[in-house]
Amino acid sequence: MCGIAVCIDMNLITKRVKGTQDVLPSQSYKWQFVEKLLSDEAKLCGYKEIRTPVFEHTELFNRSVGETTDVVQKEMYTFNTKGGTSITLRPEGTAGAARAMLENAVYNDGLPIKVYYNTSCYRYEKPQAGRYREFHQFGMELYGTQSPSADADLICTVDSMFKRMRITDLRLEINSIGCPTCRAKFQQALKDYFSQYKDKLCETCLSRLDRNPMRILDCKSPVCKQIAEDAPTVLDYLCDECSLHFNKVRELLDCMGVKYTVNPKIVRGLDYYTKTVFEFVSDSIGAQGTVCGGGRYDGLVEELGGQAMPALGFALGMERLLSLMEALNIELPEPENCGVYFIGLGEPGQKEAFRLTREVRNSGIYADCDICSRSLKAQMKYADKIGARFTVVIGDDEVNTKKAVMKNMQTGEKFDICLDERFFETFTVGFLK
RNA sequence: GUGGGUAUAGCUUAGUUGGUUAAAGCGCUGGUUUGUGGCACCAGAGACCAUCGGUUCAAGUCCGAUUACCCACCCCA
Repeated sequence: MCGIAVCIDMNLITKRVKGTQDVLPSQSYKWQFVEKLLSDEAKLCGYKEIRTPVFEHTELFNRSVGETTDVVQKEMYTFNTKGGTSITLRPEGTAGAARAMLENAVYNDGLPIKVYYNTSCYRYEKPQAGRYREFHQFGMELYGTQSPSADADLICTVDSMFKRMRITDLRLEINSIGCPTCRAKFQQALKDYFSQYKDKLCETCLSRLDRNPMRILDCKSPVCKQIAEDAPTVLDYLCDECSLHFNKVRELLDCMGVKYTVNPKIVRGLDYYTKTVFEFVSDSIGAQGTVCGGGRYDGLVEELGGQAMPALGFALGMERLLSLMEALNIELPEPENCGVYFIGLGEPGQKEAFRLTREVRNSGIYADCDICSRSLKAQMKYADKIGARFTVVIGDDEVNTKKAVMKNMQTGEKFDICLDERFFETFTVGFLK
């Protein structure tokens, strides 16, 4: 032990940071399966992957997510570089994608722009079920179309992703929060309404009254809930254009057979949302039940300094999705087991097992051999444990005669194989049987 | 930031009204006559009982604090 180690709290070395998770070897296949399913579906819809840095200039998030939001005010991992610039680990995926699109003038490739991403995000929150400080979002972004068919198409895409995963437990809730013009009117109406009950509202709602009155609609306190019953509804304040847009979205969803409920209480916590907003919500994974959330953000690109460009998108919480699949007992295809395990005995046998393993691997089959110098018995045991379909024992005899026996581990059947140039021929006969 | 719950081996847990050397299952490693796995049997490794302090002749057990984890509020995916 070196002297320094004594002074260090070993928990700092052997414990993961609060709010982070390890995806262990026995679990990673689930992530891979879901990631592939999502990106495959995105590709089918014409989306291409975009990868942006984990960190960005802090100003980007301040501007896009919104200075007054909780995310910006208290949840960002912000720090100064040695050069003195303020950097922030991305708290969500939309801002980075929008920035990259603008910076690289991707719109010159033609509109609409369709991108998807699958990235880690960081928020300094108190962890609980479905909420981590490092979490993963799969998201899709669509730029350059104001048509309601884009909204419907996007929602429909998410819907079909969940259907592909055989998830039935989610309900789709949609709403429109209008454009800045009609939303301002609505917010004023809310303020006027709730101001009458200033003495009854809970403390948090009182603070929300100025900051974000729409949040009061969502409060769980019974008193606030009661008051909110008769509060003005967004949908009554939508301007003609927003109203028409929302109706068209609904019409298209109906037409596609996508089931949803209109929930006028859905509010997004990020400033950039306009018009259509939606959530896919579950009751099976605890209090943080929103597995996927998204909507339209027509003002975002302009807000970031680009030419006005309508946009929309969604983000899907990977941890929540996986935990939902777990809760619903949805079985995912497990990784392929070892095809053949070569048991090497003695120096020449080990060498030959080593060579054959490589050869089989080169042909695209999962093969393995001993790298621990274990006994025959231990190697057999190990082969069984990793679910090897076949084993081949290779010792001095096999090396000398260039012949070996391949055993089917399930049936116990045995086949003769040659280790010379006829290896593949003889190996394949048994292997495919 | 505010609450509630939990803390014994890698995992799941037992541990009596405080009383010898803290127990089991699973898992892990090895063995059961020389070159064929699973099953069974045997053996081994593995726990400063989260940490610090207090009460007591005596604390895994009672009390307090701290820390970590889990859950909820808040907020969001």
